[in-house]
Amino acid sequence: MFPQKKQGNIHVISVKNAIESFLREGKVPNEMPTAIKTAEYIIAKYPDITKVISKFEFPNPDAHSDLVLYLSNGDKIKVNLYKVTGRGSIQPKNVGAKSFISKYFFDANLQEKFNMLYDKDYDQYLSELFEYKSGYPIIDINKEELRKIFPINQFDDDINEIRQRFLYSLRENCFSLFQDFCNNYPLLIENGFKTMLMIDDYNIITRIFAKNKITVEEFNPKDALSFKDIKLFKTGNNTLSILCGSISLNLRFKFESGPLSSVKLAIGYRYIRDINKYEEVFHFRNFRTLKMANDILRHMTYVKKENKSNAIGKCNEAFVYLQLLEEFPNTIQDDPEYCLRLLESYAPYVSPEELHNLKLSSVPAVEQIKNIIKTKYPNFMLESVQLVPESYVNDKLDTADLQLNLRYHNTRVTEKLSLKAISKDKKLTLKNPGIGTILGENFFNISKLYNLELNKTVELLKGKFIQNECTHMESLENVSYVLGKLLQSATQEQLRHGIDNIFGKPLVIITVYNDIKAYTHERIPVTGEITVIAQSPSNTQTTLTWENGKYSLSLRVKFSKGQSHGWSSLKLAAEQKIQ
DNA sequence: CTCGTGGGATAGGTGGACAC
DNA sequence: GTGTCCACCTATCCCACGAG
Repeated sequence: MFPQKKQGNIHVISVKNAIESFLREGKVPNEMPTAIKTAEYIIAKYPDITKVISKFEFPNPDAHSDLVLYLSNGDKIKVNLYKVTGRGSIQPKNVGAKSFISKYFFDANLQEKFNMLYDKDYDQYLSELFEYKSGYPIIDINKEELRKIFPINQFDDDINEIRQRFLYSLRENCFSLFQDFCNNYPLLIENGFKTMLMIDDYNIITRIFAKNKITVEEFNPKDALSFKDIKLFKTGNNTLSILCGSISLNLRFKFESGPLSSVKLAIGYRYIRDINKYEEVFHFRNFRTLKMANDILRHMTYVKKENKSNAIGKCNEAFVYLQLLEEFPNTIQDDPEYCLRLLESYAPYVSPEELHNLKLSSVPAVEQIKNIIKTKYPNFMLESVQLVPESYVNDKLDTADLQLNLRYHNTRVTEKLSLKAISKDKKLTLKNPGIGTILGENFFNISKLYNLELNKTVELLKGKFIQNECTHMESLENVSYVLGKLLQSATQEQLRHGIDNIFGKPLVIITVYNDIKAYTHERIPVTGEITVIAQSPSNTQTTLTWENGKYSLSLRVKFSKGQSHGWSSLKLAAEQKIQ
């Protein structure tokens, strides 16, 4: 079997030879049947060829089209040749990740933006590889260094996970950049689209089937194009799709070969003869997801588990997602599998009646989502939805669970939502930061000295506790006292920063599943003077209030495990009353 | 009702040129 | 000499469908 590239090159030379001997000698040439059929096809279309040259007559063949036909009327026709087995689709181009935007979409600026994000993700990728191989973390390592220490040549299961995270993140970055790009420069999108699909060239696909059956066809998506409407959506883990008219261009991020090879994009396309049918495809897919979700729920058996709170959260995500599909049957699912996997893994740990309540509650939850979006963007269209896998998110403060990609007039916007489920109407836990991080840069960002003081207090108490010199409760109260004192000496800016980050970025939809109710909690920027009330409302809590007590947030110090475990690490419950 | 098969969708992989 | 980019094609999984 010939390696792929050689096979393509031989095809080009054979076709050229076949055309020449048809022209010169007027008889069937001594070439492969695929080349003869292809030559016949080309000559039938262009009977008056005077000369044909191939790309191998140039010093850099890859920069030229496979063949150039010279016609007797002086025209020059550029030809691209493809030979594939069976019905497979061709891959028109294959471009480098760090140059495709500037080269094909003519936006050097955007390329630079993308590359910055790329570099950040790539650093993360390399350090994850290093940690996997060595067992300990590293801050900064480049590819050469890593290659010297660990010449990693192949993907294995663990590296695949790291790779998927990386490629996923590239795709996400690309998607959000391209959303703005589509809004602002649709013409550039159009250009890139045309070059990538070679619509100004004469493209010939030769197919070879079983029993040496050969067909020849043209690839010319020109008629399918209409740039009046560009749709942007994601496919699977690492593909970005741009739909124009009835043809979609797929940009798939992938590695050249091994884990330390370069990253490129494989270009693909999908030709849709009937655009209405295309929507039906998504409609049908959504219908199937809903059906499969029901099947999963019907066939599973309840497994009692001590701590089901994680499972409840995941099931809530899945149900809200499914309810969205129910109400927006034409929307595009970026990943139809993820939601089903969530249900499969977590639904068994939730009791049947709680599951039932969660499901019923997804209706008011979606009602809330619709309301909040409607007030922001009247007449919106939900183009695609996505449940965000949490391990894939780089920004630890970005706790969005659900991403909605909307179309508002002719603008594409993304709204991120965080979904929370609680059994009864009560206090809501926003986050659970560790005691070691609460004063760090992710939250209040107070000086290292203060952080040290807090940690020292914790260490001291841990020692005392182990010596039986103080109780659980006393430890908590003590830490809370110190935390309160430290926060009281923080600046307003630091307090604001901390509260902002505890609230997080997105909108929160709170489902009170035992009451079949849902609330929207939109984050309002913190304004006015923030007051720190130490040891309130109890000795283990510190409360921050602002706007004369209209809003408040309390930080409760607690152990990460139960009392039966003795001393366990300390964390905070950042809690807020629901209004 | 089972089993093979064709097609769609996705993923994987290689050779060559060139810039640094 | 290595990384990057470009061109090109195969492999595999999944599923509907029809023959036996």
